[in-house]
Amino acid sequence: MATDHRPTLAAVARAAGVSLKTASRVMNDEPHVAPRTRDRVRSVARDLGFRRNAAAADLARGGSAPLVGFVTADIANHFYASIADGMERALRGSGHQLITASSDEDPARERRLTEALLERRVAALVVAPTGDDHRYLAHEVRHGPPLVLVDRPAAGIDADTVVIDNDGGVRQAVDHLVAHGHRQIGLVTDHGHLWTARERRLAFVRAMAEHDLLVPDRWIRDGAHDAAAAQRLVTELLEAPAPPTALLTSNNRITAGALRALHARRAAGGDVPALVGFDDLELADLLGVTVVAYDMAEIGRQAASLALERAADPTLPPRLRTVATRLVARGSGEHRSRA
Amino acid sequence: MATDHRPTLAAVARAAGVSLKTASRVMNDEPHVAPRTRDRVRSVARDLGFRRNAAAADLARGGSAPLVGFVTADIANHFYASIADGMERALRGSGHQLITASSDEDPARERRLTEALLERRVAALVVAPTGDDHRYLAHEVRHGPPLVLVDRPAAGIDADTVVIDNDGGVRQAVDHLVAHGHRQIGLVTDHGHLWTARERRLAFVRAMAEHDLLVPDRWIRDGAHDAAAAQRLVTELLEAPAPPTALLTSNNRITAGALRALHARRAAGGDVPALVGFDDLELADLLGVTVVAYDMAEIGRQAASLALERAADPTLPPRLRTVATRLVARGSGEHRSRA
DNA sequence: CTGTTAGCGCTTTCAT
DNA sequence: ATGAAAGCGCTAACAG
Repeated sequence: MATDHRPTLAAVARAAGVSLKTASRVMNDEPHVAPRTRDRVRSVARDLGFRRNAAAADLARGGSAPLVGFVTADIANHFYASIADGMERALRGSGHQLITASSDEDPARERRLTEALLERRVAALVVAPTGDDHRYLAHEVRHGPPLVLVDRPAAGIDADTVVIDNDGGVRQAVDHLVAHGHRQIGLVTDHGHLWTARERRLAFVRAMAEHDLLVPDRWIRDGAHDAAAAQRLVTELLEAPAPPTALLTSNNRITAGALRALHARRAAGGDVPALVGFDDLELADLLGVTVVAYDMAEIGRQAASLALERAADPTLPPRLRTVATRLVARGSGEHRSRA
Repeated sequence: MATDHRPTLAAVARAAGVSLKTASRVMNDEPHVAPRTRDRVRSVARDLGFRRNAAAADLARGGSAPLVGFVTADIANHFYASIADGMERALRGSGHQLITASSDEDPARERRLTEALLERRVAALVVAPTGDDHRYLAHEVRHGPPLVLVDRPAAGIDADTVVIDNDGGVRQAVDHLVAHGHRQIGLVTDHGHLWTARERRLAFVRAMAEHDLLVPDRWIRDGAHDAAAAQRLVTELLEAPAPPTALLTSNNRITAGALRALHARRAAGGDVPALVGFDDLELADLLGVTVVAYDMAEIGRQAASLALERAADPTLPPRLRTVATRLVARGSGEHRSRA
């Protein structure tokens, strides 16, 4: 709000002694204006502190705003921040600006924010879904701006989606550990109601089965929603009888917690299992943590390209893009089994 | 764009057999509408997939959009992401949504983005300045929406600002190292044309002087703009004759590079100086890195409160808010001097 | 080269 | 309880 006395284009036109349209031409660098007129209008605009109203311009033009909305679960998480970064850069060429909102993993908030962005008439919408029911977007998928889901698909609608190759990544981790002699591998993962956690868990069991390994339930711990919980669960798991010789942690927060648990254990003279984490971590090279890594920014770039392509051709069928993972061996995953 | 056939309020009104104004009343939950009329309009709106056009509504209302713009240097950097996070949360209560754009440390881009946000009629604007001349905002400071600068002040204008207590933080680091017996302390910092780097460098020399310590130029290395450069500079510094016994690294990227350099040196059997880093790092606890920490999100919260306060009272004089630092000892800064 | 006349989609008065 | 008319700030057709 402030001292809201912004001059309008009409005021500029009046002060410059030209018509509204002429002033409009000048401000939009359109042709057919005499250089002298142009200069006069420009200088008047500057003196008055004129700034065009982009919203009004978009309205008159009848189109959407050159904005792409991004509803994330948590912008402070490196994962989402990198996606935003990749998306932002990919969007620059098309003149779109990114507008980010954080759902805080609250489905109700996610819906509110998504709808607010839609009402803002964004040119495209990217959502990292938290909720479990996105049917309220069904209409938009058919008649709205391009909608792209990242990190996991949305339930109840069939839209463009970008996911990580969870299955492949987990298999790389398991294969790696097995190749280093491990047959007793545990998994620490997030709540089972989260799609990604569920996917990785299923992939884990599947990958183990391919090696003819059966995983007892007590080696699979879920509910590790933050680093502290993960630390606790890992500690418990390792102190229980017959612990696994290796661990797979299913995301960056969990890996961080697990590292703290192992650190404490090592300091106490206990022995420590091999560890592979899903998601790369900052400074993981110094910590010697073996991880399943992938290009986070690539998720954002893919989302941007899906959105731009659909903007150009709304009739495209829904597409699924998968971002590849790769195993980065740094030490923690290469301990041989004690067995 | 897409299949852009969004129904308007007028279409809803027509379909429901009411006037535009009545439909408007319903969509805005205004009183004086018969329950049955209300239900009918609502159901028609739903069937048609109606979404109000927020931009048009703001226009008609004559106010600004409930958006707060944030121009950051790099959203993928944990520092800025945390600021954005703190700001977003602080803004929730007031119904504002954050809209972020990344300048990529390019002053021209920063200016373009800032102006685009202004044209979008944001309710407030927060900028992490990169450029060296912000006089183009002079008019806005007087007549525009609240403008807040974070991380460093802007040159040429006098506006609300949030900074870290650089001087205090550097002094804490120096005092800490001196208390642990160090008298030969080096500084690795970013380019001198960056305000923050300059501030911390000056603070460093000042703090050392207070201990009657003079720092030879060769112990102050600047130009460490990324982790790789920092690693190189630290390696050089330590390999040169008569290296310092302790190091202060002036931001998180530099600390990361320095840690890699020390890691390599230790692996090669060399001895390693004490280290204190400015800015906290993720997993720094596991790496045993002593740092000067502060609440990054607090910068965002302060920025939000400055903006909100000024929105309420534009006549406020420009204010400067300083975020406190604290030293977190974790090992790397507590090596005794070899001397 | 310049201006006039309509709107964009919505919210206001102010009537009824 | 409901509606008609005017207008937010701008652009798009058309004239001249």
